Amino acid sequence: MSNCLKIGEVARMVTCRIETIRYYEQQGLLPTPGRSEGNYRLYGREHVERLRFIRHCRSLDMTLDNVKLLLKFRDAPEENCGPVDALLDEHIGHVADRIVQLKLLEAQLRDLRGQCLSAKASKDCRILQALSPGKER
Amino acid sequence: MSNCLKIGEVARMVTCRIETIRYYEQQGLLPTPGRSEGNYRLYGREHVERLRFIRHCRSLDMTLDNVKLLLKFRDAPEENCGPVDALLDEHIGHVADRIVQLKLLEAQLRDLRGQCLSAKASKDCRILQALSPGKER
DNA sequence: CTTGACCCTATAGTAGCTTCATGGTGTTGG
DNA sequence: CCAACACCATGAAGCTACTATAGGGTCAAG
Repeated sequence: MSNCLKIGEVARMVTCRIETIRYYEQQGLLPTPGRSEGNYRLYGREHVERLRFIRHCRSLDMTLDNVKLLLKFRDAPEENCGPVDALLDEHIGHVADRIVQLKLLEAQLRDLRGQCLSAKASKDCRILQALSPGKER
Repeated sequence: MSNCLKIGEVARMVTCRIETIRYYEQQGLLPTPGRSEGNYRLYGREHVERLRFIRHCRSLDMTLDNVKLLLKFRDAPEENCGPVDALLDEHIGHVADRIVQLKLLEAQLRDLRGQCLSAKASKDCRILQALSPGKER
């Protein structure tokens, strides 16, 4: 076996924090590694690959639950991958929705910002006024 | 005094949950209201206005810390409102950044999705393959 | 006098980690 | 030989902005 990597080395290889690795183990995304005499976790190549898979998914903003599901399919090569496609479609939908929302938000914020273009007394600040419904007029 | 509204009525007026109102009080965004004989919180018009202000800010995705700051300026009419403008500029920056990020993300996800257009065995799924760096080729 | 709608407090849970407190392991230098 | 230092271990708390839950009190109507 090539289970010889300490957690710090693995963390450096996949550029994530040691605590995050332990957290993934605790959450059941990473199998419990072997231990050294001194009770240090010892990882092998398959752990590193699995971690990279997880981090890649996370960099795509997937939830850990979704990553768990993807790992299940990764672990079952004969299973039909339809749900993987569906998961991705749904995730794309979420991201697209969020973009629309944020664009609307940005427009609102810029509009608000346009109301007070120079510093003045708060009582005259149009931004604060605009944020206070019922105090309009 | 017009301190006569119970928390449920206020919640209905500003369309937020009762628990949220208590939470804001606990977090120091809403002054502690008076109490009835039966120990019920009693709110007046100024509480409702403040709550609407808070909810408006939150609908613009501001953090509670930022809302706290804005409330400070709302409470100090003679203060110069420059920091308000700055806060808003920064917030707009965050939102704009996030939009850029999410657009990149969406493109990546669509690209990934394009790799597996029909359900098949997981071991042949290009999506799972693409998510597994080191297992390429 | 009981039912039901409403209110109270305190505590725990959510997501995905990060930080902290406290202590063991292992290697190197004086 | 031992101290210093880097590294590792565990368990618990902290972060945001709430939401939910447990276990109880208040109040008006029937």
